Amino acid sequence: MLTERQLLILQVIIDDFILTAQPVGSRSIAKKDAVTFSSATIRNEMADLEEMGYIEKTHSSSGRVPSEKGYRFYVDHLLAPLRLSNKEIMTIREAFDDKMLEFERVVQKSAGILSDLTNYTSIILGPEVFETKLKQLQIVPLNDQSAIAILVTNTGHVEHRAFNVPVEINSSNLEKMVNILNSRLQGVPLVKLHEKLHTEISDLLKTHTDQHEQAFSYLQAALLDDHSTKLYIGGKTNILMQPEFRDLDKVRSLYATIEQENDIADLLRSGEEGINVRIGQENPFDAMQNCSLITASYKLSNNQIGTIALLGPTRMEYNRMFSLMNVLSKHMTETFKGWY
Amino acid sequence: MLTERQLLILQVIIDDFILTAQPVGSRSIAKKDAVTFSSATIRNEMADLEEMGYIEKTHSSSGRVPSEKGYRFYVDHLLAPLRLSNKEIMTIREAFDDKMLEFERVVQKSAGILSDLTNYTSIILGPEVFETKLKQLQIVPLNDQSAIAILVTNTGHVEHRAFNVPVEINSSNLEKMVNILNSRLQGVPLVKLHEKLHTEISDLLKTHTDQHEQAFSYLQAALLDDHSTKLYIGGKTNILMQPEFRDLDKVRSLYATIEQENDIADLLRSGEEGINVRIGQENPFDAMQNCSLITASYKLSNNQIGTIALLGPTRMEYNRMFSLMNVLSKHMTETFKGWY
DNA sequence: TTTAGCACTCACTTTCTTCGAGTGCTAACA
DNA sequence: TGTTAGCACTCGAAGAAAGTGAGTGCTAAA
Repeated sequence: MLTERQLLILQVIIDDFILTAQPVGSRSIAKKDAVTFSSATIRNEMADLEEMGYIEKTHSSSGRVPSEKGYRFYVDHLLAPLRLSNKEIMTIREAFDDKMLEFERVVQKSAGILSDLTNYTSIILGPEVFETKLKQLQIVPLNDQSAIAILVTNTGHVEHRAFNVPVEINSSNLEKMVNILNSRLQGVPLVKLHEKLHTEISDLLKTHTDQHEQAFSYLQAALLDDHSTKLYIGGKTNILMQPEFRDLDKVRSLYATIEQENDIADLLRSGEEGINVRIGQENPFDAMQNCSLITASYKLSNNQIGTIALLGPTRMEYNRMFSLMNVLSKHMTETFKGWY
Repeated sequence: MLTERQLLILQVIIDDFILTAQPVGSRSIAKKDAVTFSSATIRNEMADLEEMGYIEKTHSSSGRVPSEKGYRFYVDHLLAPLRLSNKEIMTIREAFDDKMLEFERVVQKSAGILSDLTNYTSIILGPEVFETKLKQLQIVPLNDQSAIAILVTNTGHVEHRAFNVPVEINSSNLEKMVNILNSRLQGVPLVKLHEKLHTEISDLLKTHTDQHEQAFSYLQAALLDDHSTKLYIGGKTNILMQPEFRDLDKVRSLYATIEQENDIADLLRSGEEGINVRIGQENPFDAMQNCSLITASYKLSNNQIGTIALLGPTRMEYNRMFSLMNVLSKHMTETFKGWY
């Protein structure tokens, strides 16, 4: 168990290191007002803290640097919740002031705010799709050969896809088809669209339209694209600002990792409700060994859960980040409340 | 005027430097098969070429490096059109094989290909919007309070915007409105929508629907967003691969420049039809002083013109780039042919 | 238990050296 | 007259040597 004094010293070391990115020496700790004992005492305590694994030296005569265990302890026990500055609060409030009614917009904007306020990289994961249901299908003919299929979901999400209309299909046939599809598919979850199309609708279409084969396959191609959950990333280039990423190779491999959207999405999904932190090695990817990932969940009205995340070096301003993400996720949840 | 031999030497220097990014010395030039004279002769010729401003030294005893004037001359007079490799040709062809029918898709994909094949950053500018006309409006009610307005243009572009439906407006009113709007606005250029709404439609709506004011302002907000031309950027992180961007500050300022989308769009627009190159100082932005920007135009069926561009260091593989962009812009033009 | 004092360590910086690729110039050669 | 061999010279890059200072651990005294 750590003594009061050790806690204090650990706190000072981590706070200082987060601020300066420089190893912290005993003398500079002794200078703090809150610290009443001498540098020699601090050295002794630091030796103990190091033995317990909370801090490390970069070389034998260097100051101390928090270890991952140290950060973990800091996050779990030492975090003093920080009051956000007025400016920060205002920025967020203003952003949510102009009533946004589309999920994408809200999320885009949130990602932007988050990365701007933090100088880290923000990643936002939309909610799972399986609850999303088809609201309406529309087909807008552009000309003789092509038309646009538009799909609207109950969440207000719009997808569209242009497709070729084979000459054999006339517009009345097309209209019929859309009517049938709408009457039968409204309310069907997107993920089940494919199945449903195959089992039920196929027959129905056959009886009502000529050239069902063609029409069917074209529509299918147009509508069954991928409805996979999207990742919204903001401030990708903020990574370059961090001194721990002076090394271009590291930047490159981190970028490569981030570009594996599916893996990242899985990672974000794997957090529990509320705020989570993954520090260094706790992250599954090699390129993220020097990074921390903070995730927070937000809720949609149907109790589905999405995730916002911040990616930065392990030396992160955890307390400010916690407050920010808390406020932001609350704003998001609030915004989405009663939407569908 | 340059002699044959000087041309050869200049060519070798630039080709070599483009390949290796290292200053080129007289000995390494003398080793080339095409070069039959000694390094001393080459040194004399190089002194002349330097005097004329085509090449430079990085320091008093270094090999030579092409100057911007050198690159300009190279691009204007020495460029041997390169046959693309089969792999490159196949990559492009395959990408365009699966019939894409949406502008965005084609452009996205093109930007992706271009940056992947080149390791530079690709930027694609859509065509001007003033020819784009409204094809159809649709309103899909989501629930009592909100609905989605969908706007389809003759180019197959789809925009949508959710908006609040005030309780006073019932769905039959909404429907009426949409009908009126559609009948009067079809074929109207997007840029004139605003004006038209004000002058003609406003009155019409008044006579046909109650609560016209409300409805009107809501729809307006929903539909008249910004239809500005979008920029599609691919391979932004490729910049990090180039040895001339080892310096993070340069990268940062270049990124900052690229993020000024309007400026970049203007820059792309300013090129003439066909392929253009801007080398170093020929670019208007400070951060692009060490960069070259190659632009090429593609055509839409209505003879509107869009631009694809490649951003890289002045030490660019110009000949390969020219061939690639030629092929790509042709593919794009071909794809768009007869679309609307 | 705390602290002053001191020897020691080691990254960083600066200075100096060495090395070699490359130059320009000169003189001889075809 | 144009070309080339030869040679002294330049200068960056890489490495070695020396100095600096922030930091440590240990010891002994308060």
